[in-house]
Amino acid sequence: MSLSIGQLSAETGCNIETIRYYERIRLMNQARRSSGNHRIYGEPDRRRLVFIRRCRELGFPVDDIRDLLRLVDGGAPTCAEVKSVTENHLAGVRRRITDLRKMETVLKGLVRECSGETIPDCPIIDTLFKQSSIR
Amino acid sequence: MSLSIGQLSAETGCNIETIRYYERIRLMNQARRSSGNHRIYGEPDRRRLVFIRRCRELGFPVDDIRDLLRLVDGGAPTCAEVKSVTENHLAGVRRRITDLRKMETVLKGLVRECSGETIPDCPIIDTLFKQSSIR
DNA sequence: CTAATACCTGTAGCGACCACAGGTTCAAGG
DNA sequence: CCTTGAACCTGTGGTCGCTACAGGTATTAG
Repeated sequence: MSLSIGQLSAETGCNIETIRYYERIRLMNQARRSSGNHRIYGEPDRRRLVFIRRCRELGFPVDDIRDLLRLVDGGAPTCAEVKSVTENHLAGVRRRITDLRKMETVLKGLVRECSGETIPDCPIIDTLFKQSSIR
Repeated sequence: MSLSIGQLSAETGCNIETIRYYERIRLMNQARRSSGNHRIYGEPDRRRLVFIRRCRELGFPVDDIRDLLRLVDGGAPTCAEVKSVTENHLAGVRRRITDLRKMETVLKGLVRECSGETIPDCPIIDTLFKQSSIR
């Protein structure tokens, strides 16, 4: 039972151009081809693509996914490595949340100080002209 | 009292290449030039660059900054518009925080389920093979 | 006057795609 | 069997906000 790239796209929700892109950067294996050079996919390809999309949804960068796939492909004693990749990524996600929360706090403050009326000195603009201090 | 690009960079903490980039994309005005074609900056340029960097620290995209600068340059009745740009950006930041928190929750779950020992079926990998559901 | 440093322009790369253009193949209907 | 239109192919260029060269010119300190 085989799939065209369009069918694979429909089943996984992954853009066709993106599937070809994944092949180019070697996340997906080189697809089998029909006599007329169209890509043909099987169930293992579908599973692999779902895996990749799921990782991307969780924000794993492509290099991490490559590592994870290598471990998956390799088979055996990999659980600790998988966990470590995941933990590192989690730490990164937490850093980004922290950064964004700092931004949120400052922006909230700016909006609160500003009446929105047309007054000569806008407190938002005034504050933005003052040199940093976020970190 | 004028500054070379290197001095401006040192004073603002903004990379030299980035300053030239801002000029290219018209965030910064075309700089005055010395006889030997070196850029010369004045105090208004310094203030403008500080403003830009501050906005970037707060995550404003360049197009927003362009809007804000236009309002600043324009002068008068702009406070409501400034507030609206800021509020829109704040909403975007909050969306990103929400997304990242969802990721964090799932990743935390993955890490918790995995002992890190070398067992045949890694729970992280197993879960990643299952089709999404984040949204 | 020389040497070191600072500056100049222009181009290419990053990550993770998306969107063409211009050509080929496939599948269904007549 | 033939036509038509959809689906596919490759290759390239754009996105965003920088950063990093390469290869050349200007300035400045000694």
